[in-house]
Amino acid sequence: MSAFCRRLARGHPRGFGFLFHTITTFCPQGPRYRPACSGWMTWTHGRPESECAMSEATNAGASGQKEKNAYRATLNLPQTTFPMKANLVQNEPLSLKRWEGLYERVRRTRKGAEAFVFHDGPPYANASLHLGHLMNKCLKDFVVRSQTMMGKDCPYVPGWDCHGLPIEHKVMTDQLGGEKGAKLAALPEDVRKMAIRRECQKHAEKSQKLQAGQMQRLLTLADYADPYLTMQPEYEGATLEVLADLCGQGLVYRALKAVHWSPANETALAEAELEYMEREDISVYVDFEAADAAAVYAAFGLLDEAEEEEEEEEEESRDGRDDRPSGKEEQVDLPKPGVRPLTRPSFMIWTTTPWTLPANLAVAVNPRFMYALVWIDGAVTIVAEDLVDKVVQAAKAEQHVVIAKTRGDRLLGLRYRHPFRQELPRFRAEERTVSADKVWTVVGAEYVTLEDGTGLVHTAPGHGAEDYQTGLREGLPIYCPVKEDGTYDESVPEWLKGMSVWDANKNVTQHLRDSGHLFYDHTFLHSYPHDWRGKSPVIFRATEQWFIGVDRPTKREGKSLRELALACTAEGVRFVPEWGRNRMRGMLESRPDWCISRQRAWGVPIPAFFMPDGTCFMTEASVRAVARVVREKGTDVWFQAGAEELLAYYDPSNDSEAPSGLTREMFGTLRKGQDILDVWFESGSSWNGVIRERSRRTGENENARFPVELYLEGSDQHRGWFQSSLLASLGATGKPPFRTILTHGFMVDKDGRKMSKSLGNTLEVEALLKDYGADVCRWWVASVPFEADIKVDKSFFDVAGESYRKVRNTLRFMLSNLYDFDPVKDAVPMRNMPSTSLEAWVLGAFDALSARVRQGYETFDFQAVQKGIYDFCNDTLSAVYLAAAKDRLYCDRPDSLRRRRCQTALFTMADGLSRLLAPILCHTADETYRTLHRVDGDGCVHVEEFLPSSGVRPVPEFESLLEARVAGLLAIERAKPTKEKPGGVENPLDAEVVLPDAADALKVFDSTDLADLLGVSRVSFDASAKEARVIDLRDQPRCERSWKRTADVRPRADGGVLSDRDAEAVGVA
RNA sequence: GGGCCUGUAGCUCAGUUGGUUAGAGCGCACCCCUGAUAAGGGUGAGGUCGACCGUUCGAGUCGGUCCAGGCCCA
Repeated sequence: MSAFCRRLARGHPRGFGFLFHTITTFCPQGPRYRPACSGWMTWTHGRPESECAMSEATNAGASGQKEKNAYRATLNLPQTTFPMKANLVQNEPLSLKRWEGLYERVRRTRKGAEAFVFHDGPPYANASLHLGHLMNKCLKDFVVRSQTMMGKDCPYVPGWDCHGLPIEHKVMTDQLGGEKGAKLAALPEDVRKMAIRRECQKHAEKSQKLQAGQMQRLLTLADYADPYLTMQPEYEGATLEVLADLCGQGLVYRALKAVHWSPANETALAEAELEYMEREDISVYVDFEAADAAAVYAAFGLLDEAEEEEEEEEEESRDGRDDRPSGKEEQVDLPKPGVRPLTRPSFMIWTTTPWTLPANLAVAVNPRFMYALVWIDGAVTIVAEDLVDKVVQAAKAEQHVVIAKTRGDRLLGLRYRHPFRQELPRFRAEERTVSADKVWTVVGAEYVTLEDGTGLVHTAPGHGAEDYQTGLREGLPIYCPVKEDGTYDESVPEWLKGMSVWDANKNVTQHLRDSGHLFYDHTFLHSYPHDWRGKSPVIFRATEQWFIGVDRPTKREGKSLRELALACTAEGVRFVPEWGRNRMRGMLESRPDWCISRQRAWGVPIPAFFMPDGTCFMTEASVRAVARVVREKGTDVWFQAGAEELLAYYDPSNDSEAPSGLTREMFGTLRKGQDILDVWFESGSSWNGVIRERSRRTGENENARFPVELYLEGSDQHRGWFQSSLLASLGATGKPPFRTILTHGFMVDKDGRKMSKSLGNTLEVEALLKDYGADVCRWWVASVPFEADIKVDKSFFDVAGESYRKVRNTLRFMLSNLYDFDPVKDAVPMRNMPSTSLEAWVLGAFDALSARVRQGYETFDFQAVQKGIYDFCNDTLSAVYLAAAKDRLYCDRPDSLRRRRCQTALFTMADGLSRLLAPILCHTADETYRTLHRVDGDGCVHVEEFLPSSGVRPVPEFESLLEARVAGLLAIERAKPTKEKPGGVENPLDAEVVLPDAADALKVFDSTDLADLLGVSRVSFDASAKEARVIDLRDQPRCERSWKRTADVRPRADGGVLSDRDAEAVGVA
């Protein structure tokens, strides 16, 4: 069939009617193909083509072909039940059915073998699989299956991350919105949370089942009968035990952190729970007077008063040259540039939240920017140089003069006076006063930009995300004078106490105006975050959270998590690709303490308790005690039981860390904490909740399989799961949980852009499976360089499908020539393969391929595996060996040694290939294996191992032979007829090729083998020739059976014209 | 803005420690076969290696800057 027809046929996998019509109408090769085309309509899979009545008729009916087919019945033509068309979409589910219990069966077969423990990172149990999952799950399956094929015992438990905000968010939106939500809000806290948790659990279960089904449809092998879910009671218990270990190491502490806070609902909110809406606010430009005017002027390089006088004299002499604002009448004395004014300078800040000014503790500048000391309508203030005009215009100031300039770093450390607080507030202990000296000074911050404001940023660490970071860095208190309901506490000036922050905006502004600190104000509309539920505006507010300190020394090693993590990622842990090491270490170096508190319902509670006096405790022993209850009842118990029940296994008298005076009798007076654990802590504890847990379950030492060999996830997990797992494990055990980290890149579209629903460039995994089948999808995954970004497009799956078909057809051809081969009776021992035979060559090539493929699997280089196997099938087999083998397979006497040798090679390679392919093309490999071994029962390639080497060693002269083949093929091509040179040899079987062989290297080979490699009738040598040449044999008799024009072709007793070999094969003299 | 990564034929990718005219497959063009046939085989065209500087006798490969894209942060 022409390439044109092929293209049409493959472009329309489900369009037979269309295809038939198209080909009969447009096929450029015309009517010759029509009968065959109509034959397709009654095509039955698995039926050997030679039995197809329609094609027989076609051949017999064609003129001049009668004699050709006279001996057809005497040939050993291929036969197989292995269909050319895979029908993966229909047939893969049948394989799945056959493979029921396969995971357990494989584990039983490998019992006692060396283990390869690979740990699954849990995908989030939400929605159906996307392309990232496809990649990730296929790669993981390649690992599991290839390690298994290499004889290892590879336990692999699939997992799901079930808790967390996205599910809770979805449930709150879909199920618990509207009236239900309103009712919910009225319920007592624990009851409300339980109602939410039930819905979340249902959603997680549903999603997990959906995804598990899709993963199995992807033909992945795992313990799907017994997966791990982070919401299982024993997993939750194991998570809390890790927390207990960290408490025991002294790494867990409580501190303030600025978070989004909804005063209306008195709750913290995550980014996903914010909705940005228009809101009118007051924008204020405020002057903060410098505490030390001289220091400020010095920073601008302005001389002190003593020097100033001298300076002034000089000034007068060059008075006329001064730059002054033109076109204005000089009613006031304008200051002179370079001259130190007499007034006290200010730092001008800008804010749209005047209510945060009472909590102001610093002013941030960018050390790299230039700042101007500017006189504006009588006042002297400091503003970023590039923003002077903007500020002046905004305030509609009449006159201004830039007196001097300096770089931001010169301003650092300068002090200022708070506009309405004379004394420092009394900071509470938890506000972490590190150094009150820094309060009300100028600090540096890179995030300060020149987009809005003045280039000097009002900083209130208790009321802003960046402010908070600055506060931590500078050692400022995280001061938050705003209570849960959004009103000020007692620490603020009298006139603000108890006032709502929303009212404070106006009041603070007025107060500033009255005291002369307000440079300018105006109301404006802006996009402002609101609580997604109540649509009420939110604020930033420092609240108490639990942290894991990355710089606190562990009790065990006396080293911090950061030190331990940097040490083990420097050496010990293997990174594939290697740059992952660098990336992860960079992140470890700069990461802040780990905030593990979340103010949500759907998760594992942080088992902290409050004493009647409001102090809070959580010790190793108390957490472990709660973990024990959680193992029995799940974390729901936290919301359903009281402290007595939760602490049933806790004895404060045996706990040196217990708060003083706490006794069991007091448990009834304890209040439960409200926070839940960050989900990253849960998944980061999976090495305990799964690996060690399952060892404990079977009575093994809990560290029998810990640390595990491999973690394999997308490169985003360098900050995510890899890191959370590493920190949790180092804290709890002092050891990293993995020996190797393997990462893959992200899926991007064919132009390299990220995939997103909004861009509309996503592909549905479900649809790909339906259109191409899992084996083609897996074949594609194996073909990509996964360490970088991976381009995906539907058309790539068409290409993968094409190359899949090539491999399939190659396998099919081998199988179809083994219909009369019984390996037990007919196989030729490998030691009997002559080292100059084509079989020795191909078996040697196959051994080399096997070695390369095994190495590819060992180093997770699946691309090399896929490419190696494909090239072997396409080139070594299809184009070279199989093309050459056809003559002996079809025409030799069925039980001739040469044919059996060839079949032995085919059998060995088909068997070997089915195993090498098994980790990737699991359906097709098993289909091949079962056909080859004529399996009726439960024989399955997936319980087998890779084959050992055949050990056959071809002679080194094969190198020359293959070079000669290339030269010969070129000569044949050149000998073909052209417009300029008609009469050339069209059909290679009408040719003899004369090969130059000065070195006599080719003499060791049988010339028939050479002829078969070139597809010609004869090959001869000419030691003196420089180039290969072709001799036209069309005047020589042609064997009616093999169509070869060899020298021994002559009339035979039966009236036919045959070569010796063919005569012998049909038994005539 | 910062850290890490990517950029080689129309497409998907190889390219080892810097060293001859930069390779493969697909696709494309042309040809052969019709006994792998919804197959199979052969030949060929096609690249200023993202751009620009630099190091070197010599750079796809090493260094720098820039452009485009990705992940993670800010």
